Parts: sequence; C-alpha cells; structure tokens
Amino acid sequence: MRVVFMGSADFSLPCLDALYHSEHELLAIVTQPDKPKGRGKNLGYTPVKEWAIKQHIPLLQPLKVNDPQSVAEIAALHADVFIVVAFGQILKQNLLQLTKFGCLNVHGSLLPAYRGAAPIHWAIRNGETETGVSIMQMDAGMDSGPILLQKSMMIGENETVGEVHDCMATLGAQALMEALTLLEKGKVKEQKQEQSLVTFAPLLKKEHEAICWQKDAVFLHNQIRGMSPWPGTYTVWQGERIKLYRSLLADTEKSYMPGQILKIDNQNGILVGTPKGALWLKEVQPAGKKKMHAAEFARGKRIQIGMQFDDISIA
RNA sequence: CGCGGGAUGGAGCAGUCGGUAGCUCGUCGGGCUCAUAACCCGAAGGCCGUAGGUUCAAGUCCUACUCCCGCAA
Repeated sequence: MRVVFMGSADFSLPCLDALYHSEHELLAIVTQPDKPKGRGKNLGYTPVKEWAIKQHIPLLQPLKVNDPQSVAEIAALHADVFIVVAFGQILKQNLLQLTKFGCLNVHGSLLPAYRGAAPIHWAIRNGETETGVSIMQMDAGMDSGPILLQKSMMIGENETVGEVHDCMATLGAQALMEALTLLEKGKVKEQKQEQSLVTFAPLLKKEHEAICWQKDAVFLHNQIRGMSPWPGTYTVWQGERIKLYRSLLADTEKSYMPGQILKIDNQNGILVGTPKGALWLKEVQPAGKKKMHAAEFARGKRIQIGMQFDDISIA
C-alpha cells in the first residue's frame, strides 16, 4: 500500500522501521516542526525527523497539518492509507477522509481504556498489571475510532514507563503490520469502542511530578515508576531538588513519619516512611548531577537515619 | 547570548583566611563466624577537567576552554 506516516516521538520508530522493511511504500513522513530544545536554545529535530533524514524519506513539517496548504500537499501524495503514531497534532475530518483505507492509529493502551496523551504513564500510575496496544481507525474524536486489532502485555510490579514503552513500541509495530495486511485483504472486522468503558489518560502536569510523602507507599511507588525515566518525579532534600527514578516497595501497612529516613542500605538504597507503608529509593538524581544509586547519594550528603525529606505538599 | 549547579583516588562527597589533600563506600590482604551483603585489623589507589596567569607557595584567587547535569521550553 502507499503509506503516508505521521509521527514525532521515539514510539513511532519501530513502526517506521517495520514499514520501511515491508512491501508497503513509504511515500512521505509528516512530523512536528523543529522547536527550541535543550539547554541552549537550539532547534531540535524530532526522532522521527532524524530517522527520515537517515533513510532519505521525503519529510513534511507543517505548523498545523489541518491548514489547507498542508492538506493539499498531503493529498497530492495519493496515499492509500495514513498511519499516525505519536504524532502530536489532531487530524481533522478533511484529512481523515482523504484515503481509501482511512487513517490508522497505534495507541498505547487497550482501548477504550486510557484514551489520550499519556496512556502508559497513567496505566502504571494506577497500578495496572496489564496493558497493550490498539490499532484503530481514526475518527474525529480523541482515540475514539473503531478498533481493528489489539495486543496485550503484562506490566511487572517494578517496571517503569521507559521499559513498558520500549516493549510496547515493538508490539505496536507488529500489530500495525498485521492490521495493514488484514486491511489490504479486506479481512478486518472493526469493533466499536464500548462507551461505558472509556477512561482517559490526560497530559501529565507539573504537579504529577512532585512526591508528597503523605501519600501511601504503593501510590508513591507507582507514581515514581509511572514517571520514569520521563518526566521523572522529585522530592526535596534540604532545599535541593532530587529526582527519583526507581523505587522498591518494602512495606505497605505500617505507619511511619512521612518522608523520614528509616534505613540506609548499600543494596536497596534509602528506606523512606509514609503514613501507610515504606519504600526503598534506589535510583535518584540531585539537581545538577547525574543519576546515581540512592546509597551513594546518602553517603555524599551524610544522610542519617531519622532525618526527613522536605514536605512539598501539593493537593 | 533563556536561568542555574558541577568537574578532587573505582563511586558519592569534604577541603575554612592560598601553605603539596581528607571522609563514607568499594577494592585487595588478614581476622572473627556454621555463615554473611554484618563486624574487627591492615593495605593499595589522587598529574585535584584542560591551558594559561597572579604568588615564595594554588584544589583553594584570575582568565579562556572542554565536558556533565538540573530548570525552563
């Protein structure tokens, strides 16, 4: 099939690779415009743009895909199908109805659960043990189109967003290729999403990054791994911001002083108490420093048992 | 020129008013122990990011540069 691919993030890359090595024809790639990025102010390319340059695939970077000029350019390619993976812009009707086979989207959840921008993050934050990918036919709504195919996967109790993300991106690519084949042969049976089961995974906000030691250990553990490695969660130690990347549940019942250091261990790191349970902080990153093992952080800061993390209570 | 932190033995840090470097951990050797990631004794290991400058003397002051990172976007 003649394919136009729209995507921006790392999540898109396995799908691109799969398409590139398939019998389908990759006509062009649409990605987000370059934006100031990083410490300086330099323009940064999306991972998809870098891929496109490397593979010499024609690239479009419309400010808004739905603008008439952009739509015209895309229409001129006469694609059979559009494939949208982590693109970052919403397609309107005039684009969606341009092709014979419509517009397929790879979404990181088992729809209709976790519609929206951050399905993996929210699945982990909520402590889900299973998730998956959905290939769906896009419609005007947000992740609301009929489903062609789904594949599920497990989430381990200590797995982070990064780990699930990578695994899921590969799974998504497989599912996408299968769906394309079915679609081409006319063998898909699209399935409407059950309205009553719809849940949402909204964009992460700043307050989702702050650790509040008043919460219980399970909640915090899910929050930490559900934000790792990006965008990360943070707590504050004597006025200094410390990012947390990996934790381990130690106890889910007993009550402790919120944010108090209970134990320091070379293997597990720093044991911190909450009103309900305690968790080990394993991997941390002080502002301006690299990620390090929590035990090393404790050593450098001369942390003693009984001391406490600062309280940054955010409702 | 967006704001800011940092570069010291393998790791994380300290080093006051400039006088050739210290802590915790790790490593190695030995001891204790049924045993140990626990404990005790001992040892090795550092051109203090690079290049200049000031000085009798610089990790410590000045200048330039390189690299790493947090925020913000």
